[in-house]
Amino acid sequence: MRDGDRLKKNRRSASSSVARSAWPAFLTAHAVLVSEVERRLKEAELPELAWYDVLWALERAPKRRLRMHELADAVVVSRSNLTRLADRLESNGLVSRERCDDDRRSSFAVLTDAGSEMRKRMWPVYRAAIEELFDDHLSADEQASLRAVLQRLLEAAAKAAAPQ
Amino acid sequence: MRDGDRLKKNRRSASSSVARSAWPAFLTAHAVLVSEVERRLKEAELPELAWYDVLWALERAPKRRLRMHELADAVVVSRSNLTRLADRLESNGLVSRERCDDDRRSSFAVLTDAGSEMRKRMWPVYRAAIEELFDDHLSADEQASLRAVLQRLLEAAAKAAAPQ
DNA sequence: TAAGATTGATGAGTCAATCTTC
DNA sequence: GAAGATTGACTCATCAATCTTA
Repeated sequence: MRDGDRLKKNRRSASSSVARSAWPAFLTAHAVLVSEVERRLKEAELPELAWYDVLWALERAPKRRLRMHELADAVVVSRSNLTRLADRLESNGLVSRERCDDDRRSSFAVLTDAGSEMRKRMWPVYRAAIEELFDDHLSADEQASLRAVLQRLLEAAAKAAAPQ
Repeated sequence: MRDGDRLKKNRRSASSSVARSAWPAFLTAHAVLVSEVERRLKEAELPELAWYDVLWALERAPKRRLRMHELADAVVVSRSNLTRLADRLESNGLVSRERCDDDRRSSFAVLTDAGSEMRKRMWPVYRAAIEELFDDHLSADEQASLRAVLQRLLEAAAKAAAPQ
């Protein structure tokens, strides 16, 4: 059997003081959904999700470029990891680097046309997966309240992580 | 909740955009929350979250043991990755392996006393993080409906991933 | 001295191939 | 042949140290 066949079950069943917490379900749902999305991208011979994130962040940015640390924040990835990720994207021609004139310590990651094309090729597959695995099972109300809840958690975490 | 929210009911994100989808927030929230949990475990000089998952799965299991493939399903990890993970746990004395008599292809991962101790040391730190980052920001109702939603997604994904 | 980014070394994850047992 | 688990080779992630510019 290949390792691709996996992540299909949920055996979590909380049993103590977090018995009513949605946290275990949150972790499991994320793992299962993301791995299924990744499976579909791979099946379509497309790059992984992290690449999409970077390409999309650059696409939205002014002049299709971001400083490396801005990009790292945008895609929620560590600095050194992003350097390596950008290396791979660059060697595949999807991103290029440019010097930053006002602050020469910094460098820009710039989306290339090929990068933009790749994102457009990935999107239908990614969108279909999101719809089929996520959106189709939630009402508009549920989407809205889920977003609100997640947003709240995100803001709280930002405070908790950087108190000073 | 505002009254306007009640008017837009039952609208599945029918044809179009994922503009209202909670999916991006779902990905970001997971990344931020998990990395903060990992940061706290590391700060307390404790093993990473994946270790906790394995130790806890074994703790709950009959005779504190599971076959490798059962364990892989329980913690939502690929087979070969679990072999490596179990290797590390074993070399740290937290888990041991035993032959399985009824099916000698299979092997058990068994929780050691040291493993049980380690889980007990991790739990207060982990629990505090879950509470502070997650539970404290959700009402009981929100926890319940969040769990229900995530559970639904999980079941749908199981079907989508294994259609036959 | 600190911020921005990168690198080298090392640890962890993944895929395909393998071994054993059913 | 197929299931259960592991291994080898490779890719990717992470940490501390480094280089450059502010």
